[in-house]
Amino acid sequence: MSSFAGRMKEYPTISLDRFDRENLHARAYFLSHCHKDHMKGLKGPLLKRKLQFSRTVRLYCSFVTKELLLNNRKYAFWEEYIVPLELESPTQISLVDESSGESEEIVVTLLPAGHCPGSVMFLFEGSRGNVLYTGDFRFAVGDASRIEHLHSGSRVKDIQSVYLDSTFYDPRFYQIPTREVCLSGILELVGNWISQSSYHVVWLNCKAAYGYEYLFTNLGEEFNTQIHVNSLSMFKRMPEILSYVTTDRRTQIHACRHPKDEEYFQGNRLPCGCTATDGTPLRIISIKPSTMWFGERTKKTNVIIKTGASSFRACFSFHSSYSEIKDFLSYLKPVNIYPSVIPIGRTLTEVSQMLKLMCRNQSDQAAFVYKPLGVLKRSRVERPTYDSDSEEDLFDSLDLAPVRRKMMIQEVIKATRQSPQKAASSLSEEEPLLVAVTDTQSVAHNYVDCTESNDEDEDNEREAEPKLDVGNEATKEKMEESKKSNSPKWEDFFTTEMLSDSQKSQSQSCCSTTSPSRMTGSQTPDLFSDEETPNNEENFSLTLSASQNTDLPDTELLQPEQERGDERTTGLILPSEREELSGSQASSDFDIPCTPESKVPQPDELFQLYRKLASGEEVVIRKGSQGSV
DNA sequence: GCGATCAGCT
DNA sequence: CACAGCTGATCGC
Repeated sequence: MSSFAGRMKEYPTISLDRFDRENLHARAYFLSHCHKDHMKGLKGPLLKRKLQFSRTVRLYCSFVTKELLLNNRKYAFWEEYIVPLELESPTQISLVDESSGESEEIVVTLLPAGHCPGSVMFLFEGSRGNVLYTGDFRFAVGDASRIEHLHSGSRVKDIQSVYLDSTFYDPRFYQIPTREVCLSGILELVGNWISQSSYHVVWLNCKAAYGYEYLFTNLGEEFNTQIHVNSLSMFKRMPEILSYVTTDRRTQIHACRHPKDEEYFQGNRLPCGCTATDGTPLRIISIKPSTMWFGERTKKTNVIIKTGASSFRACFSFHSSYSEIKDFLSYLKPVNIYPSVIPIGRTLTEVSQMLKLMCRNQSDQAAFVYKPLGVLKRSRVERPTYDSDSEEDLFDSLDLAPVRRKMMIQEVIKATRQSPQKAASSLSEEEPLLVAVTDTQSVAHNYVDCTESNDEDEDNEREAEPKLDVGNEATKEKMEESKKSNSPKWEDFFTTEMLSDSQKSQSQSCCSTTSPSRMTGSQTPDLFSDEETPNNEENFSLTLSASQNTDLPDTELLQPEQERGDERTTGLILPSEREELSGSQASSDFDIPCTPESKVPQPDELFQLYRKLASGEEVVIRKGSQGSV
């Protein structure tokens, strides 16, 4: 849970994710995502009154966060004070002191955070330096290198401070299986169950919070069905989610909730009370998404655990693991890192001390480390700028000349100052929305509503409109509506890492035309490639790359390579142990250089090399050997 | 009656 | 396997 007080040292006139106490006096508000622990004070009457007397104070967030926030009537009064911002579009904001008229300019960029729909990080660039507020986030290893706005040309931007989601910044949480691995396990479990008969149903025991939607979309896609949920209203303008959820109970996958749902399940009932028409009892299993973590040297990473006769836990995390956070920080090398969460059993002092090891001044002092097997392959072009000769090339590598960059920002500012609604509508016109109707009829006939419907709580966070419990027809209608209305862009919902491969390709094709693939309902998505089982060469590459740092950090081109903080504290990890790491932490982002006369290193050679490095011996570079600089 | 806070629960 | 949020009790205004 976030314990961030709401303000950053560098820019104390803005408040983020906290809206009470001193934050009442902020000149601008920022909401990273729509979870309650980041919304403290947001519905307060004091804040409401302040807004009524202010001409300049606004709340900035993503389009999706705005949509989710306004879906809850307690926050409806924000409507006229919210300014939704596009992802990855630098926007200049004037921070005005309304009593003195004094003003400060700041440029903010929203970066997708992979935590829940609409979740973003905020990158602030202004007179006090570049500051990154991460909100809550789940990044895989290597993700930071793929975010263009964290770069300036081929270099990583100079980040003064990171305000960090440190939920799992603790070696206990060394690794958490990746989204893909977790999803794969869940798909297998669900598939094995619901394929047995149409009476076999699954209840996804999800908590009352946003963040499971990508699970629903992937399950819906894989099994060509929709997931039963309590309400659709929050997704009414998000067709990419809407098409995979339904209020029609006649489906084999449920994520519905009820105050006594656990009790219901013990009595072999779904939270919605759905049963089979012919009286045949349903065969229900429950799957509870929970965070599972594994130690540094744990090989086994079972993502599904059976907890009862028909109960399972499935690995699922909204937050980055320790090693993912370390990868993120060692890439950015900020001057300061401030935790916004203290992991259970830790103190602020402990966490701050651990984070100091990841700060720039610490890593500058790190010892020399050899790089015998080449460098990380980055999706960003990572070569010195003097390699680029054409301007087009410069643009491709995002090495924007300052003037052009400024022009881009100006354009965005202009666009943003126009009505946000207009911005949204132009979006949905330019990019035809992806809409498809999945077929649940094949399983539908077996089910009938045998119980009265659940009473919906007046103040239920996720309801805001009359019930629409009429199944596919209603869904189709809503989807048609959403095509016409100003829907947020699909990119706002998920980062691409959260989408299945087929969704990725659709998202590309939908830029020019509506993809027909899901219309047919016949496509079998190729969800998982072999990426999770790297071959031996990749293992070697991973093994050694793990002890080197990222390539070419700014201003450090001629500095010695750095040693990773974890190895400084835990001792050097030998290749044989590294190989024990799960593929979940591996990546296909490694490249073995094509050096003439080179050969693939053998494990025993590597072992010897590491022993030498560990004992501080000099490593002699010989022709054909693996030692190199 | 409303809001803040905490314990307990999942 | 520890996140996010609900319910209910208590207290103060």
